Amino acid sequence: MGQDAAWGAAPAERADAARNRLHLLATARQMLAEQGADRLTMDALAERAGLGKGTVFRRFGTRAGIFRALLDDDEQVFQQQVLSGPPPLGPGAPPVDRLIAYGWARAVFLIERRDMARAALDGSQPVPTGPRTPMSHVHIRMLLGQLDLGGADLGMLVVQLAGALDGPVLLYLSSDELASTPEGVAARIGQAWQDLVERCF
Amino acid sequence: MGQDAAWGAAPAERADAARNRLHLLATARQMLAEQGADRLTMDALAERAGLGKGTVFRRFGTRAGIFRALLDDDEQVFQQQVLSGPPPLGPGAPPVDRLIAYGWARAVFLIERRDMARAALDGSQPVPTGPRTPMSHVHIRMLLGQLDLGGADLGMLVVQLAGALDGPVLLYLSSDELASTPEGVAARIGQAWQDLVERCF
DNA sequence: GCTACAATCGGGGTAAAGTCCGTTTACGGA
DNA sequence: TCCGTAAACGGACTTTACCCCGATTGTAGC
Repeated sequence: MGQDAAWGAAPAERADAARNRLHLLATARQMLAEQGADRLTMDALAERAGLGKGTVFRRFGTRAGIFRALLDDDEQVFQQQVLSGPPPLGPGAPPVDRLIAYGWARAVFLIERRDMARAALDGSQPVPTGPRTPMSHVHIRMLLGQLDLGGADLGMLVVQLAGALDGPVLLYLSSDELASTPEGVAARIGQAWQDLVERCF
Repeated sequence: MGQDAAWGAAPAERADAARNRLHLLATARQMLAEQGADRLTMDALAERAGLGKGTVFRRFGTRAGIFRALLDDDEQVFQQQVLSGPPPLGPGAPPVDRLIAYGWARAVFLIERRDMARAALDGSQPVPTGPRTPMSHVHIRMLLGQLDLGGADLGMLVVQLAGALDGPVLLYLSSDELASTPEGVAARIGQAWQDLVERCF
């Protein structure tokens, strides 16, 4: 077997493509920090990275795709802490405690990256919507799997709980609310999540 | 007091403006049904409605704004059924039963309008984000208010539960999943919601 | 009915997203 | 090391959302 994970896996990214992808992500992150999400245009990104616009679009498909890639990147680091950090977030604590800790951590994570996360939304679906299950879902499902839920629809429950965690930041809370007291909002989300979970499980 | 609801209310919409707004909404709804959300462009809408492009933008501010207006419109009808229909959805049943019934109804409502609802999303915030609280939140809050929740953060709990209901359709489920078995998905969301609520309250 | 004002209308203009295709380049095999 | 191929590159091109401002029109007050 080669490095490909499974049959039908991606046919191995070419070296220059990988280099450019990394370079574009780094440039995008820099521009995001300097100027904010709404000022980040594809043309500007391409120019600042010293690459063609076509390259940017082939890599990320969509403007939202760039922010999604950035977010995925951060989520991977986050997931490391979740999987290998100390309890109760990491392994070793009872599932319910881990679920609660996960909610607190995710709230902080998302609020810190609220601009990125919102810019990653994309009402259209044609190509950009990846069939990849978010890591967040995988983790919640894993924890719920260790609980006794009767005959509940685990798959849908996972998605609903993820919605309870992400919905406030992604959909409902205004940017003003999020910006004026980020830590306060994160704490409220975490606490409300804890109340909800303790009440349910 | 005049027709204005409160101090600082909108200075009364001019008659022609109102007529055009209604006409644009009707035209948009028609185009949405005929060609789908992604083929609905502002130019086409303006032309088909026999109005100028500028008019369309002044009315709705944004492309997403049109879909938001359409959705608001439908939600108002829906809310009527919720407020004055027969129990358990309407008044007369215990709060928990009404909450469960509301989840089922909302799932059906949202799935039937999934394209509209997704197109109404808009990652940007500057102008389009209205400070108006969605009717959905108002209603959930009303029902939760009748329950004993200890010292829980009612406001955030409402938003989280709304996220649990809307998140699947708006954020996570792929368009393919939604399109292939809409009724099935609605039923799963409704059932999972019921399980969650029964477990919590 | 008439007038002054303010809001609406209209459509041309700008900028940014996304597409296309001819050119260039990495990389596996001989 | 060289070659053939498939993938990546680049930037001109098209489409579309959104802005602007002079022309037009509804409405309150007389």
